[in-house]
Amino acid sequence: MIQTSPPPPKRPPARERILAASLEQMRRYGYAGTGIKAILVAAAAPFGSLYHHFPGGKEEVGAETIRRGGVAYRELVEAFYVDGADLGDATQTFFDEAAAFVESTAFVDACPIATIAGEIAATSDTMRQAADEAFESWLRVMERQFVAAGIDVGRARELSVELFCAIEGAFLLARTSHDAEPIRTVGRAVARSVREALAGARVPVG
Amino acid sequence: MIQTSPPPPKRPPARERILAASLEQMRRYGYAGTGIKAILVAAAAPFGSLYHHFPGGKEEVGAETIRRGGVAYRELVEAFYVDGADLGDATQTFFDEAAAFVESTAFVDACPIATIAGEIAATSDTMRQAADEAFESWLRVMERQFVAAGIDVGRARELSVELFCAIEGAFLLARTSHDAEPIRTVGRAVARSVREALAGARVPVG
DNA sequence: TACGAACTAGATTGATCGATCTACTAGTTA
DNA sequence: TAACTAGTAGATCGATCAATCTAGTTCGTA
Repeated sequence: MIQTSPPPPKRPPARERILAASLEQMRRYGYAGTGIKAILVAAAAPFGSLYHHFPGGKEEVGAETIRRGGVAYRELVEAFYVDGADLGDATQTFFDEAAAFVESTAFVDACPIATIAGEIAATSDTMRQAADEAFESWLRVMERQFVAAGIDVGRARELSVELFCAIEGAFLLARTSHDAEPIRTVGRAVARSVREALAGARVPVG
Repeated sequence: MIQTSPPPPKRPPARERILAASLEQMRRYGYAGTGIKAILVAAAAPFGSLYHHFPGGKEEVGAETIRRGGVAYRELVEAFYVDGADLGDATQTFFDEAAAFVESTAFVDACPIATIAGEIAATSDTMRQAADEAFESWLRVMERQFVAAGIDVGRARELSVELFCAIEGAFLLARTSHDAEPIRTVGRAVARSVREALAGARVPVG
């Protein structure tokens, strides 16, 4: 028997492993608090591979890490804000599950990229832009659903911004206070705002 | 003429200078991204002084830095939320002036301790607790004024949490997007919530 | 099969890191 | 004035840092 196709790889390629490890490290310890060596140890990858795949060095790894984390969270947001969903309930559920998640990680993990973003906002324009784009992509997901539900474009944007700011602020407070209640608190407030906006929209579709 | 009291010091003592420099450095570059040497250069202070005044080392400097930044911002919050102030207007003004401030620093500075707090939340319990206490002190300022205006204690707490989360989330978004509008957006939303809570409270005093 | 490109591997480099250390200065008190 | 304490000054230390480098392996193509 001749094996004509190679067996599936036992593990992801080094580049993927590096990014996954980088995200785990940087979300908790920040950009400057994460060393290249720690990433490589976690990724089981060599120094040469990192600089081969990311010739821009640590900053390039950081920017890709932000993009990767941003895409993952956008997909999470999309899982709550599905087409046709009750947006008030979706919002409530989103915050309640965020609270449960933060608790389940013993208040270590919350937003995958906020810690990095806050840290590099003043020092790396490459990474700042990656974070800006990631956040914007989340806002767009929510905004699109609000508009589809009949809320006017301006109000949809405002709601999305309010929701984003609420969750990010609550993550910070939950992580420092070791209490997930602030996330639930702002979740109720935002869900109420969403429901009010929907009621004011008077959706003409059934 | 005998001078019986010493002349006022030309500059603050080293300990003060170190903390002031530390706050400036850490608020922008984060804890791990700020080196001891950079603090000392900015403070015009020697290595020996730092470890003399802060035998716990960098972590102790970080914790004191958080406390110092926390007190300064609490005083700023108190300047807006004065006794007897119209709390809806105070809230609106607070956010609008926060937006103007962030703009005036070219989106470099926002909250003095959020960047540090997010970074060390998972790695230093000493500093996490300092941040927790700082944030709690801000919440208390707002909560006290809401209660004094007749809002029930539970709702006052919620409002304070909503306000805190809104401003912190908006700071993050403003710094990454280089746009202060999100601060104004959430300011309008929170001011509206405050006004609604006040209207619902039906303050019996004139 | 040979060659080139892509990728892996990990040692090495000069710089920076936080902390320790020795020595000195200044201020206070008996 | 001498002794002590508080504080300043900055060199030094071992460890870690990001990046470079050399060498080897793997893969794809002609």
